Amino acid sequence: MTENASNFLRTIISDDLKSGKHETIVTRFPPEPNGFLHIGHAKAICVNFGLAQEFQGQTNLRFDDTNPEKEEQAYIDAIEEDIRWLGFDWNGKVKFTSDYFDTLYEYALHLIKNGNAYVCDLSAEQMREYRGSLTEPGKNSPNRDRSVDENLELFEKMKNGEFDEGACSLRAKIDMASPNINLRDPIIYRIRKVHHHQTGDKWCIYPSYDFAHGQGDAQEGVTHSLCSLEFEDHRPLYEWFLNNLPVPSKPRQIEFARLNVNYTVTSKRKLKKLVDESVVAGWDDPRMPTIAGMRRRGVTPASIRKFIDMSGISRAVGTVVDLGMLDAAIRDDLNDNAPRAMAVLKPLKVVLTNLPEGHHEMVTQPEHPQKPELGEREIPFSREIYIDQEDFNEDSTLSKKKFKRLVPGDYVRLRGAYIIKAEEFSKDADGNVVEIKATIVEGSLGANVDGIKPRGVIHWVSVEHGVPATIRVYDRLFNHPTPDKGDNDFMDHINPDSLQIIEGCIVEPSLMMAEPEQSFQFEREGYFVADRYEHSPNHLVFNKTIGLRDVWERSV
RNA sequence: UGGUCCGUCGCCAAGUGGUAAGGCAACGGGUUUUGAUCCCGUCAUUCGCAGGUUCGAAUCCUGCCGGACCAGCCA
Repeated sequence: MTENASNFLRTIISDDLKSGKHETIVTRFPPEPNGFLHIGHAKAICVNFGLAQEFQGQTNLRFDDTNPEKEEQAYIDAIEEDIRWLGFDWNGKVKFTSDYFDTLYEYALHLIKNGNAYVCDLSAEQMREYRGSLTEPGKNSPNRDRSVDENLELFEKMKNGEFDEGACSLRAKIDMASPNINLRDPIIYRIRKVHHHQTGDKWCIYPSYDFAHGQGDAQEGVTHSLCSLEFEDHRPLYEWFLNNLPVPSKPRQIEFARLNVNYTVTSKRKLKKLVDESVVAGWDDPRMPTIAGMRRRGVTPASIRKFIDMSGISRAVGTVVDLGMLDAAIRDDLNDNAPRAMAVLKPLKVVLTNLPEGHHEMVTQPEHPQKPELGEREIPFSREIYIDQEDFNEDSTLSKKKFKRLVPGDYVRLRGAYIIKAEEFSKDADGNVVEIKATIVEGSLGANVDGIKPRGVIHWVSVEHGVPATIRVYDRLFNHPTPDKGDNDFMDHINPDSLQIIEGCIVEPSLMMAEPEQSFQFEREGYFVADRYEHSPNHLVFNKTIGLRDVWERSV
C-alpha cells in the first residue's frame, strides 16, 4: 500500500506542487448527513484523506447540510465515527456548509446586484416546462428581467418568510439555451420553512448544492475538490460562481469514477429497503456494504484501505470491481495479524482409547505460525476430543490425495498434538456417525514417527475443556453479480442463504478471553471476529469474516 | 437523436509518439503439523472497430460501434 501506483489525481497534485501553483494542498470529504456511509464512501474518504496525507496536506470534514429536512444529527455522529474508525482524522473542527450561510447570503446579494441572479415566480412544474429538454433549448422566465431593486426586495421577503414554500426561488441568470442543462438559470436559493439541525430556525431559505459547494470550498481554501463523475456537468457552473463572486480562493473540481462492487448494492434507497423490509437486521448487519456492517463482519480498516488502493482511481465509467479483490485484501491483513485458534463448528466426539481415563495434558501452539514474537498459547488436550464432522469419512477407500482427513484405519495429525488412528465408529438410528474410537501414536507429540504418514492435519478441541459458542456464517447478500443493473429488481436477487447461525460450536478455552471486535483465524476454517455487541465471556459469539482461500473446495 | 465523459488480459489499472507495468482471478511447481501462508513460474505480437498521418501509434487525426451521466425548488 506504499507503492503509490500512478493515477491522474496524483499526477495533477504533484504537478501543481512542482509548478508552485500551490504550496500545500487541501482536500475535503463532504458527506450529506442523511444516511450511513458505505463502501463507495470509503473510496471517497480514502482518496481525499489519503492523497492529502501523502502530499502532507490537510483534509476538511464538511457536512454538506443544505437540505435540512433530510438530515439528522444521528447521521453526523455515525459518519464521524466511521471516518475515525477507517483511520483518518480531519483538519481542525468539523465543518458545515451551514457555517457559511451568512456569506452565501451575501454572495447571493452580490449576484443580484450585478444582474447575475433574479427571483423567479415560476412553480416547480412551470420551471420544468421552461427548462426545455435534452435536445431543445429552454425559454426565459417571465421574471428574468426584473430590476435589481425589485429582486433585492423580493429576495429580502423570501428571507423574511413572507412567501410560502415553492412560491418563488432565486436563480442564477446564465443561459436558458445552454446545451448543459445545469447552466439554464439554475436555482440557487429555495424556500424551506423547516428547522435546521445546525442553524435552528434562523433561516427559511437554503442555498442549493451548486451554489453552496464551490463557495464552501473557496472559504476553506480547498485546492482540489475531488468528486464523482456525475458532477462533471456541474463543473462549468462551479466555475461560473467562482468567477462571478468575490471568493477568497479558486478551488479546482476534479471528478473521478465512483466505486462499484459486484454482488452488492450501494444506493441509499436500496440499502434502506433492505433494512426496512427486514432482509437484514439493521444498517450494521454484517452482510451490509456499509462501513458499520463491514466493521461488524470483522473487516478491518487496513483491509478496506488496501482494497481501495488495489482497485485504483480512474475516470472509466461503469466499471465493476470484483468482490474477490476485497476478499483478498481482507485475507491479506488478517493472515498477517490475526492470532490463531481452534474451533469446531460441528462437533464429532473422538475417544482416544489408549489414553487412561481422566488423562489430560497441555500442548502449546504459537499464536501465529509466522510470528513467533506474538508468543504461544496453551491448549488442554484430553482423552475425549471433538473434531469436525466434515473431517471424518467412513469410506476408507478414499484416496489420500482426495481426502486428507480421518478415515477408518488410517492416520491423521491433530494440529499441535498427536497423530491418531481411527479404529472404529458408531452411528445413531439415522445413520449419522456419532462417535469415533481412535488411538494415539506414542511419541508423535511434536514429532514425526518413522513409517507413519498421516493423511493430513485436522483441528480439535478437548471435550472436557472446550467452550460452547455461537458462530454466524455469512454469504453474499445477492446471488447476482449486478443485482440492480438493467432490468433487474435487486429484491429478486436476494440470496436466501446469506446467514447461517450455528449453535453448539465448541472452541478452545483461550477464546473466553476474546474481546469484542477481536479477530482470529480459526485454523482450517477462516477468519472470525468476536461480535461487537453480542459477544461476552458468558456467551461467545463469533461472526465469520471470510473463509480461508481453499483450492480443494473448488475442485470438489 | 443535444451536451459531457469513457472504452488497454476474465476483473481493476499503469502507460500521454519509440515498440504493452502492477494487482485480483486462473493455471503449473516447491516448502509446509492450517487442503492456509510463503516461494518460483505461466498468463495481451496487442490496446472497441475501420481508415489516415509518421521511420515508428494504445498514445495524433477522421469516421463508426459500445457504455455511463445530465431535463430535483436532491446531493
